[in-house]
Amino acid sequence: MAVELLLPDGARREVEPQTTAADVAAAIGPRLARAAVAARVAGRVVDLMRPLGEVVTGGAAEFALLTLDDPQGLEVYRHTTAHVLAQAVRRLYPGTHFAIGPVIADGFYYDMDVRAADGAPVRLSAEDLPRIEAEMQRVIAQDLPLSREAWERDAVRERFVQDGEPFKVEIIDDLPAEAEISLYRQGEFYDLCRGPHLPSTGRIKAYKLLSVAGAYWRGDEKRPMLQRLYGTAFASKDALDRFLWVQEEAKKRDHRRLGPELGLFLLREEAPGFPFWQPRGHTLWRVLEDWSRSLQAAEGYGEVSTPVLMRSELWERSGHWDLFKENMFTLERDNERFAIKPMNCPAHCLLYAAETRSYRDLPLRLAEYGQLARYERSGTLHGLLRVRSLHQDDAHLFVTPQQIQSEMAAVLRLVDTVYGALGMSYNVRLATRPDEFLGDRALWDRAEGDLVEALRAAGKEFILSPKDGAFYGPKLEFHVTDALGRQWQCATVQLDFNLPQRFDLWYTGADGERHRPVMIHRAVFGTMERFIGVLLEHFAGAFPTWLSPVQAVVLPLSDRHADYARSVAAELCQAGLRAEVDARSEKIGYRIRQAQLQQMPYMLVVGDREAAEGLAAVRVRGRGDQGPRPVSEVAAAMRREVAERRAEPGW
RNA sequence: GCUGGUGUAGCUCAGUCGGCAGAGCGACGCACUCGUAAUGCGUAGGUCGGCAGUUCGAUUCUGCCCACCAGCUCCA
Repeated sequence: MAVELLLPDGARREVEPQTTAADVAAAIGPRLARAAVAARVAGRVVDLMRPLGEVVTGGAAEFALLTLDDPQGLEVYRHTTAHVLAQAVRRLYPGTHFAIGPVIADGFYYDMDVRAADGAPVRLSAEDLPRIEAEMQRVIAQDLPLSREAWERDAVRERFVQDGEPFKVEIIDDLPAEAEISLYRQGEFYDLCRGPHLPSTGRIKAYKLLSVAGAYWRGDEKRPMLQRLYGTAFASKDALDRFLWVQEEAKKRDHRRLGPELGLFLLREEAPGFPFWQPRGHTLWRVLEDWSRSLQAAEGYGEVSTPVLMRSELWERSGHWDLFKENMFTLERDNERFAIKPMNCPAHCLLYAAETRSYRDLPLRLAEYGQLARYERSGTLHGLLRVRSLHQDDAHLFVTPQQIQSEMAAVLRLVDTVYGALGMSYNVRLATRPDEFLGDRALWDRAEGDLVEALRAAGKEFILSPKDGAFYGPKLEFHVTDALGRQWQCATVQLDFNLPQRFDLWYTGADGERHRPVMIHRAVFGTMERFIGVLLEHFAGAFPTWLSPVQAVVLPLSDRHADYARSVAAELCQAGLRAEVDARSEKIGYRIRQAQLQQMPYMLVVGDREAAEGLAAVRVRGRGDQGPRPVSEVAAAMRREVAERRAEPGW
């Protein structure tokens, strides 16, 4: 029976069942045949070399050839590169057992128990990677064709038992009964794999092994430690070089290095996970916090402050003691147990419950910027991005069920305002009910449904992140993309029907009856710590003027200009700007260099000419000398720039 | 927390095959008083991450602990 294909241009094509996607590509044109790496048939990505009759079961199937410009095409390409890696390792270390080799965001990895021919374990290090790459190059030069083989479960299991591949056997045993099991073969090497793959190894043009690290089999620390080889592959050498450049650039931008260099914060052994903020860092912090305050005041939020230390009964009532205790710092005094707050929500529930609430009082929006402490396992701490001391730009909105949609919409607008001003895009994930959760499933289903509805209403796409919700409610996670294209989870919005129940919160409705309010937990920056860390890397330390801890540094040419320099700085400060004077007895070139390295947006050089006429010679970060200007004009221009939150300094 | 690695001045890093601890940058002082990315000279600064052990003697060898780095897991 012939197979009917629906091509992307709307054309229909009938082919024999044994026809492959490669045949179709060749029939369309030689260029497409060379560029194609796989095909998408009826929504499923399949090998070019697979007979289409095997995958099209009835009716016409949508058919598209995938090239490396298609993300799914690139995945196939990288997946085959992972097999080439495995083949190379097998040649060099014949006793190696393989686990899994999946494609990840920027490449792939392969987990393996590396052993020599005699079975002796081999520890790989970065120095071994070039040798493995060289062997990969040989595999690619051999241009080995790949072939797919369908196997019966028992037969393939027996094959891997005989090969002495314990991980593969375990994978087979865990496959669902109805799973199609396939093997891919290239030259002397074969691997259990769902595919699809490139038609031959010679198609791989640009690849690189990036690192080797330990990883537990199945992520379980009680199971064997394997070695994970990370690598990546791109369509061209240029694309690979661009990727490697981003890696290098990321190292240069590391906030753990930039922060102390720019005098923003300190990380000390004395307080792991608790950063020390220096004046400049704290200035940046305050600018962000004040911005948040003004945005939230306009939205009708009220700011509160609640205790850092509260009795364990509160945490038992909120459910934290059962489900979050591992993450709390606790202490005992006078035979009483206390915990430092890891979240503000229970305290805000107490504030809500302190007064009788009417539907007319809602929404009640309580904001708090106080310090939280969470115990994070030592190995997970990472600069400002993963800390134990955290300050959320937190708020809890107590709303009636009818207000959920409008309040969610307002929160989503607030998120857009903030990230829009910073020029950062984001994508949204809906994190659903985890295995350990509070309350009943019906409430969870409702909350998850309401979140989806809010996203739809706001016209936002989202991806599902199953079982990643907070224990009290599902959440929206906003992953913002920085200047290097990396993603960070910052903002979060959670919908909670549980805590209002646990704290027996209610309001009097228009009907005179008691009703349960709904809580919306939300943070726009996420935490100040992480947000500042992300901003540091995003801007590489060169903050826009409005965020810059020091916006202008005034540089007197010599000692006799110091007083004038101080008066210039004072004028800027009067105008509400942050200005300093660097009157050290160093040459002007030296101080300009220092100011530039400190990423000062403006440098104002003053000498005899300027002092005589109330001028300052303006130098803009990264743009050099802009010539002399009246100080009042400089101040006015800077004020405008700050008020508009412009991305770049300069006129 | 687990696996592996690292820990010497504020920072980046030399060094000691077990015998008085070094550089550059930075800081501070003095001189220079300067026109747009590094002026010169000088000074201070270290229980060689912590605690034990071995030794005549430990920064160096051994053990335990702590912190950091990479990864796993977890997460704002």
